[in-house]
Amino acid sequence: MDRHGSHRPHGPHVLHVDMDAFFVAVELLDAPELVGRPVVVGGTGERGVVASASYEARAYGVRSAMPTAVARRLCPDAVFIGGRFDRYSAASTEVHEILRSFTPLVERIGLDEAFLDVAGAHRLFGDGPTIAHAVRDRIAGELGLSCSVGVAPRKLTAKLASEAAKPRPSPSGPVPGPGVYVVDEAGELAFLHAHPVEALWGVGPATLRRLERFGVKTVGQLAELPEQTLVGALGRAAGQHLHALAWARDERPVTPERAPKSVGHEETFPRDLTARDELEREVVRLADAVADRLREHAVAARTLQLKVRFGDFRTITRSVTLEQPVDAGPELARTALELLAAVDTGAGVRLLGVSGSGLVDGGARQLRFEELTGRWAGATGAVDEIRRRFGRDAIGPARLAGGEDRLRPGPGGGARQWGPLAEDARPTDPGPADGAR
DNA sequence: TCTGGGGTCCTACCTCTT
DNA sequence: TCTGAAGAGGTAGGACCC
Repeated sequence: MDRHGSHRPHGPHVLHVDMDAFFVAVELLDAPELVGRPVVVGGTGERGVVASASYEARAYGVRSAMPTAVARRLCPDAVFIGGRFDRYSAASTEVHEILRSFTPLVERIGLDEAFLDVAGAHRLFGDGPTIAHAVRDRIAGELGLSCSVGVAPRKLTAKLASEAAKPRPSPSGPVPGPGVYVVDEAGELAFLHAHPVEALWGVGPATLRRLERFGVKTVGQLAELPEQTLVGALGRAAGQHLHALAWARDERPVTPERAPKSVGHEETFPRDLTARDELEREVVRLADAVADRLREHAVAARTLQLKVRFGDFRTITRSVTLEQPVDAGPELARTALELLAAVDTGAGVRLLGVSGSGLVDGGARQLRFEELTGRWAGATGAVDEIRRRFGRDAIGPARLAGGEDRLRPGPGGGARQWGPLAEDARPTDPGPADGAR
């Protein structure tokens, strides 16, 4: 029996598998001549940001989420690649299959990370550290990709441990990390308390600023603060949550499958849009893409949200909850256009987003009058079938036909890249925009 | 430096109902 | 009939994650 009053297998049994510079690593599989060079994957337009950087590029200070323009300044010799979501997604699935061969308890976090609970796999594959090494070996041997694995008694520390296992950038080239880093129950608090407080899940720039007012810089210092002080500073949920994490109280289980709670698409434009018809066309396109994805998941949305980011980065959202959940493009578009109509867009719009939440099972959705009378009856099904056979861009709302955006790679389309295309790189004819490759 | 796109979760405020 | 409290649900915004 451990200090939480529950029976756990002997030794740490939660693994955090984190792929090393994943998107770049996948690109290097297809372009081995770039190995050893600074490579950056991300939006290549003027408003793009970095999604992944090779360790050679990181040595110049390039980091993910950094504006591409800054990355170019820091490392002008780097190779910039627009990114291929579908390719990374396929590679991620291959990684996932290997992980699932060790245990069904695999929780995916994005494309390049996963938690594994191997408590039940000890008899077949050995203890946590043994499985961690086996996972690394198989991913490297079968896929040619490298990952770092943290092994610890719970998710919180397993994630920090995988960070400690990672390679480090240096001016003379990447310095290999241990690859596998193990934290056992006895050493867990000391390991945790030595970390900077922003290493905790849930501490971003805003929370960090508040904590610094209390002179808190490390998790150990955070743990010394009374819980009530934290609740006063951060609110009840965040305060209690962080206090628990600082004492390694993290009982979140590894959860293999979670149903999506919202589905959305948003897009930053290469230049701010002011023309009303342009904005309306973009909203229709985004709504159509969201509808597509809702039907893919066999769900319908009760609440629709429109997001508008203006040229000065001020961001507003407008939402409406409908009596009946929707999953058809025309209905989503109509509702989103109504929300847009109430927004003053005179200042210029940098980004538009459409999302649906309050998701209900699509089969449980009540048929609307229009569907019963045949207006959309069969239409969405036919659209889905055409797109399944000929691709997403094979058919779209009539409103989009004839415009400059006709048949441009849409959200969720195979050629999606990070961030807006450069203004002069916007495709005017069918075919994928393949970034900087 | 100037900020993508996919999400989740939380908080504050408002309205409506009991 | 009026009023306040409490709870539920909707709306908007913010913080955070990969």
